[in-house]
Amino acid sequence: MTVFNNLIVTAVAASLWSAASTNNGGKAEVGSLIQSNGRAKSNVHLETLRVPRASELVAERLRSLIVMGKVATGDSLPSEKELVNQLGVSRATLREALRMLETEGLIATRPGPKGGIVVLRPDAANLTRSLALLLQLEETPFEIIFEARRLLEPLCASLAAERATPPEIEQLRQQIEIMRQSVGNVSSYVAAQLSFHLTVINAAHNDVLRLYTISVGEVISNQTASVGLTETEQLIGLKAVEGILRAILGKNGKLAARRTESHLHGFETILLQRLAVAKN
Amino acid sequence: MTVFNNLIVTAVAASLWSAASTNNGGKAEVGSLIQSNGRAKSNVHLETLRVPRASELVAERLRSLIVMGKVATGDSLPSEKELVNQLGVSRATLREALRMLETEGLIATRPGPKGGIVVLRPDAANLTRSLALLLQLEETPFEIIFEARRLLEPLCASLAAERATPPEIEQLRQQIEIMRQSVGNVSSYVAAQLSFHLTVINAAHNDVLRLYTISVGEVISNQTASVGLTETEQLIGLKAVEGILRAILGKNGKLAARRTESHLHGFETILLQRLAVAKN
DNA sequence: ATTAATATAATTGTCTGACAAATAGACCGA
DNA sequence: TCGGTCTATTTGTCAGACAATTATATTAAT
Repeated sequence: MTVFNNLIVTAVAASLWSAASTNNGGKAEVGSLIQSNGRAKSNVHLETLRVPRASELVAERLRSLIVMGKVATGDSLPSEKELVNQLGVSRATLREALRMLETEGLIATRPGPKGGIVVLRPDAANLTRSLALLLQLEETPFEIIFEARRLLEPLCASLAAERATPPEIEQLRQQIEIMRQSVGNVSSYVAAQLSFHLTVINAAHNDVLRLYTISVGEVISNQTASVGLTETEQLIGLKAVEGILRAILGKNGKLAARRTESHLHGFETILLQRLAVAKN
Repeated sequence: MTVFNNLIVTAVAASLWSAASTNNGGKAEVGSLIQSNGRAKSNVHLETLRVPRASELVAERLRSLIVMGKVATGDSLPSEKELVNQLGVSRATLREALRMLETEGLIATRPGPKGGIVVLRPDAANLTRSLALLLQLEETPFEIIFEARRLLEPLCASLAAERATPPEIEQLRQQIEIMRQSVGNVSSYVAAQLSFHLTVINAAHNDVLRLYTISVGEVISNQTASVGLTETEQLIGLKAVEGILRAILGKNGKLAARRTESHLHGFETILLQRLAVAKN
């Protein structure tokens, strides 16, 4: 298996993509080789030197410890006092580094004995935060976010139809069973339906797609207060997920995708209805 | 247009999704309403109280300033000294908050006069970092990441076929023209091709999809050193993007998607070849 | 007059030491 | 056994100082 080689992700990784993200309209910037003073320009091109802060170096060191698995999830890092001794930096510098790692979702800190700096396993929540921040700044309309989910989750369903393992299929069955028994109990029903969706997403067996689909889903549910569902709507939803499961069982990816898309569309319709009502 | 309501993204936003992300296998945890001591359990459910740090509150305040547009991108925030005065916290606390915002891509700091704390417009780079971190920890194989791009970018192409504006189409034409003229000059050719891809992604007019597609692309190109292309390969690539543009012009989304998928697949094949060679 | 060196001032970066706050556990008493 | 109190550990916050960086003004040299 080909996995990552460069283990450390630096914040300043200058890539072709990020460099070109500021789209200049496609005009090639070749540039003259002669400077204004007439002297021939040297060929060597040195990028501007970024002098790293001590706190950044500390963050890198600790991050690599975590990423390389030198400390396991749930374990504690040495206390601030020890880290200060070992690293030879001041506590202020160390703490700035800790705040960086914390925002990356890699650690959490708690005061008191048995507290300290514990290593976390970052999950989609960080992606969700980044995404939400970007969408807020762009003032992205809700419809666009919905559309993205309507495009992504069917992809997952389609892959799941090809790849779902027997245990996963059994899980899907159970979740539908719980939904069926929960009709009338909104919170329980919604929770089970959510589990169903997550299982489908997992069954696609593509981490990137999983993280993306979950994060866009989280953005949506963070923005839409929990919405009530009538019993009729619950029964419709139940039928829908049953159809999705049947398509997955039949290994019919296209059908699973189509049904997932339509299921999501139905849910969005309900949601927009409620929002419209709430506005008046 | 329905846009975001809750303007501030807090790090502890407890959502249905994030709560359920730790999949428990679908078993509903209804729980008994009677505690072991026999007393009736109250209905009110209070979440554990998170005592926020001063530095977190400071970060929130400054973040909201930026997100609500009180300070424009490129502007400077007050100096640390002033902020310390205005906010009534110590410099250490303030600086921890600044490191958090910096990690979120919202600000950058530089020493010296005319330096200070400048507001940035965060871009996909943050998403890219989060994603790369997660994929490293999961030890996600390269093939999965490629697959994700092969699924996402065709989606963009498909939407672009429906939505590309005349200026965008003109841009695509120009970028292809540059590619044609650059055959033989690898770096120039690759840059133009990249611009083409980015324009297609933009032309999909879906921010979420754009951010996702760009970030997965960045993850890939960060991991694969720039790869040389023979002249033959460049000509094949040229044909491919011409085909994509024709499909977009014909507003044939399915065709545009299929051709994009095949184009990416071809590129991956070359890339894997080079990697295999480099290994020996 | 132009250029190069130097001083100056503003801002962030780092260090030190101290104290406050939170918290787990031990100890003690009713 | 149940509370309360004390104690020790760890993070959270503060205050003040100095170092490093850098734009600008000043001065000196050619």
